[in-house]
Amino acid sequence: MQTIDRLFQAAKQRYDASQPSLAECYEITRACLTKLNTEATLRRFGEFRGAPNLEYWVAEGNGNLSRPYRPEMFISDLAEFERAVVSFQDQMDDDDITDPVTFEKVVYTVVSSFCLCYDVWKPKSRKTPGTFFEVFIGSVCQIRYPQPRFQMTKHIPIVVEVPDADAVDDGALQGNSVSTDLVITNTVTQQGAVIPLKITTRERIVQPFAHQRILDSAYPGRYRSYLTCISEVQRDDKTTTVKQICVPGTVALFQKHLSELSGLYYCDIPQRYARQDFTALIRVTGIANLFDDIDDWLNR
DNA sequence: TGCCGACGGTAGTGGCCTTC
DNA sequence: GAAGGCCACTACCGTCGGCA
Repeated sequence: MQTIDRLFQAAKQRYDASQPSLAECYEITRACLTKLNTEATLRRFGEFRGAPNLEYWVAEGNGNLSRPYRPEMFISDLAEFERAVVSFQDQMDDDDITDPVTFEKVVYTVVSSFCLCYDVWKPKSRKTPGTFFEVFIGSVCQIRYPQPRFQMTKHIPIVVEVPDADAVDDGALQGNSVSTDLVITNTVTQQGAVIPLKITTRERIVQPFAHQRILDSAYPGRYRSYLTCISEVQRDDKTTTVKQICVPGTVALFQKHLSELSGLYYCDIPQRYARQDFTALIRVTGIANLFDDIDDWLNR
């Protein structure tokens, strides 16, 4: 894991310095796949009982079991991964996602292979996989939304009028900020796309809605949120099945009464969120559609 | 000025409880 | 039994203050 850790730190450093680190992310994935293929067992775990049933696999090694993953979306073969990356890059370069299946497979594989390695060999490191997801998608966005027309940040300053201006030294304004994962701002129109990036939302689903509510209040009509996740699954070791942890009722309430998100974007879309009664309230689609939707909003 | 530890906020996950 | 929600736990990360 030392090599993977070192590569990850280098990728994060580049990303924090506003430099895309896609090549570094691919390199990390190659290292992860090699380690998983040689030092772990990739095997069937169980099914999610839905309509249809979905098969999930896990990585087993070092006395640990990884989170469940969808084998048909995960490219474990290195040569196949290299071919998929070429297709992914071509679609990125052309600004045209013509093969969404391969596009989403690459995203799923890059993020999941890193997650599986951490689950097996560094299970106590909870936050790192989420940070890697952010670095990868952030790097994609840095290429797709280049400066100076677009600006990428992680915070949106909220400037509030202070009722008693005399109580403040400069006598004017006091600031705070909304801390998000990724914000892309069109520097001409000042419109912004907020992209909360989560491997899974669980009970933190309220966060993007709360952020959008604050932004609607502070800057009406200026920001839209695009919640982007990998999946919503949890192992059930007792029954060796996989559960999709969904909260459709809560999301519906938030969407109706708290604030409106522009969409939920998944690699592995939870079946409950794909149902017509739910998608009538909020757009739920694959990650491949994320960029076109943001393009429409940012007038790219 | 730079190092280092404390601290708080945030993120991810398993397990358990309640409700239907 | 499934869905939905809460809790506990661990770790990362940025900030701040103390200290040399």
